[in-house]
Amino acid sequence: MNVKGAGRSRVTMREVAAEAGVSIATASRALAESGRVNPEMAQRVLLASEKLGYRANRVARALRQQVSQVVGLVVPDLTNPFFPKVVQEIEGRLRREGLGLILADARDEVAEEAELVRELLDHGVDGLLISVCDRIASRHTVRMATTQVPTVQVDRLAVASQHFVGVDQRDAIAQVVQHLHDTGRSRLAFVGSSPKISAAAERIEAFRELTGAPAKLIEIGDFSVAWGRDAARRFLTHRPVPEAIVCANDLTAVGALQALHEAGLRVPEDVAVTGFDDTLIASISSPPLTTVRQPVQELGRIAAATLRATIADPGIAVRSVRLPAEIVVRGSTSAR
Amino acid sequence: MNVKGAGRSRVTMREVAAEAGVSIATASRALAESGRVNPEMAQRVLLASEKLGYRANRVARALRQQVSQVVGLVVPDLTNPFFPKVVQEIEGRLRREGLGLILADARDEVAEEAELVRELLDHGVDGLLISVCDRIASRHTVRMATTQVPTVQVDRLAVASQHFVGVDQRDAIAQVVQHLHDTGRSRLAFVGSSPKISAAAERIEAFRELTGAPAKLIEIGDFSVAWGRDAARRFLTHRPVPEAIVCANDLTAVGALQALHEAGLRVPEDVAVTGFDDTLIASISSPPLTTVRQPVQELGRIAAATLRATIADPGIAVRSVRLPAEIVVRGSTSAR
DNA sequence: CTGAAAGCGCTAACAG
DNA sequence: CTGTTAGCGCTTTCAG
Repeated sequence: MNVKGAGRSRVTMREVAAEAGVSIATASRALAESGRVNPEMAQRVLLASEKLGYRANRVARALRQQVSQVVGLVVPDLTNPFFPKVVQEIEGRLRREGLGLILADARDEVAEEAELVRELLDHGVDGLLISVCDRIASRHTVRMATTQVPTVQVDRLAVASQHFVGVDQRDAIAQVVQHLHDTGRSRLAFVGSSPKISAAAERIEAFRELTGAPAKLIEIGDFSVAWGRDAARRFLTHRPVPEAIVCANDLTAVGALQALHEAGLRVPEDVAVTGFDDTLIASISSPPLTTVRQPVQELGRIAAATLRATIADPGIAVRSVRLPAEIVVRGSTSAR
Repeated sequence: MNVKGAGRSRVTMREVAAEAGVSIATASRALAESGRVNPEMAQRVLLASEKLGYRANRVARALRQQVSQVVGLVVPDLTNPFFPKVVQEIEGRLRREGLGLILADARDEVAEEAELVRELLDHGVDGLLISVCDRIASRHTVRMATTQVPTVQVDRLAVASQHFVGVDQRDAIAQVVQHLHDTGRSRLAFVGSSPKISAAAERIEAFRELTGAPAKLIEIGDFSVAWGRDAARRFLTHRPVPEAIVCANDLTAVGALQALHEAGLRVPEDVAVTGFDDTLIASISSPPLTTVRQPVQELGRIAAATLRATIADPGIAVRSVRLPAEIVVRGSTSAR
């Protein structure tokens, strides 16, 4: 039916005004529901607008009002299963409040992260949510962002003096350690991940402080299954073998399960294992993993709310929120 | 250090021009590297621009040029592990070519999907990538989109007459069936998922045609572990028990493994199982799953390229691409 | 309450 | 090659 394929140009305010027989200004005011307009005329404009299928051009509005109604979200790696849930929550929340979201994935590269933030600023975002790659190296980027637009750090902290919404990692590890003690395990080992990431570093630090474990029982690597397997194998060379292996995420925990299985040790009878994140994998592995469920929805909700509040009033006091996580007990620590 | 917190207003072209001692137009031309400008002046402008830290306001540029350099991407559900990879690939590709990406998650709701598309159009996106919720119910939305901006359907098809980049599901299922035949299994059952999704429907249809399996051996539900378990249990009530259970994704396959385990049947000796998607879960389950690896990177790459091509020339012939998937053989079909 | 007009920052047409 | 000017579509003074 279309004469020339795609793209008949969109209906403009001018056309709506003409259709309604009023000036552009009046049409604009009517659609903005700003009050100061004769109800009858407002009605005419509304009808005309619907008849023509008018939709405001947000680019023009953004230029005029210096407000784009779009915010940026920078994540370190979307394929890390923790982030899609957070992103989904944030995206939904913001959209319900009329804010669009430009997503940027930094691929764990600090340099790329910095460039992404610059580009988002060029696009005129009204605010920025960022989960940084590196607690140290990303500081500069966060500072740059905060001088330009309201910015909220999510899950990972780089600059302590700016808005942050994350999880109480220390408390989470404390719950795990407590649970293991309660079930009679006292010699604990820890498989830690990338200390460049604040959340991971906090877990390591918390474990060290809470258990006073010796260096031999704390291995630090990355977030992969392979690393969990390697680290666990190393623990198994020590005597006595630890009674439980606490892991910084579910993947490393699965790796630990594999290593224990190979070595002919039973879980949880001989050695208990715990994960972190409560991904699908935790419920599927055998035995299913005791793990920590982070309050992903809350995280997204509060991050979005904090950003909105800061956009509304850039002068508000800096918020630093630590949400409680929750241990989920499954077969890897307690017999069925 | 900042006087008033955030937001000193950005450097504008006017200021760069003043600093360089040229007109705004010349400054603009110099920065656009459009040639027609005295090299010496161009140099002056460049210096001034760097000195002031000028960055073009893309909102203004978008309004003027009627081109936003931003495209929209609508996904049905970001927590489906298939999509983050595709999104990441698309985002990276587009960004390298200077295009930003607004992400929208439809939460599997057709109504929301339609609204998202409208909003993306309001934001002046230059093009749209969409993976639809429903092969039938989403048609209207895709048609609406295509009349306004270049649009490419990704992975899931709704309107056959428009651009589409997906996977050859039939060939994928054929590979699985062939592999099972080659390993001596002939009585096959299928755990299918949501026929509202074109990709899932194609898998079901392919299985039916390729095997001529009776209705009893084809169960259709959703994508969950629970559904895989239920469906497999049902198959186990039939005699003879199927020699292999082909599943529409890895999660349902894990459910099938659980059901078989419960029933005391060995995998792969008594019954073979296959998954689909090659998610992490497939390599972790025990036994690890034979599954199908979809060409996620290719998918993202070609989708992005197709969109770019259509934006550059809206008149190009409609592309409908089917990429080949690849079977990954693991322990669930072949003894170690 | 309504309309005319300015202008957000940029680029492109048009003179010079 | 350079500068002046118009204008993208919208909102918001400023007059009336």
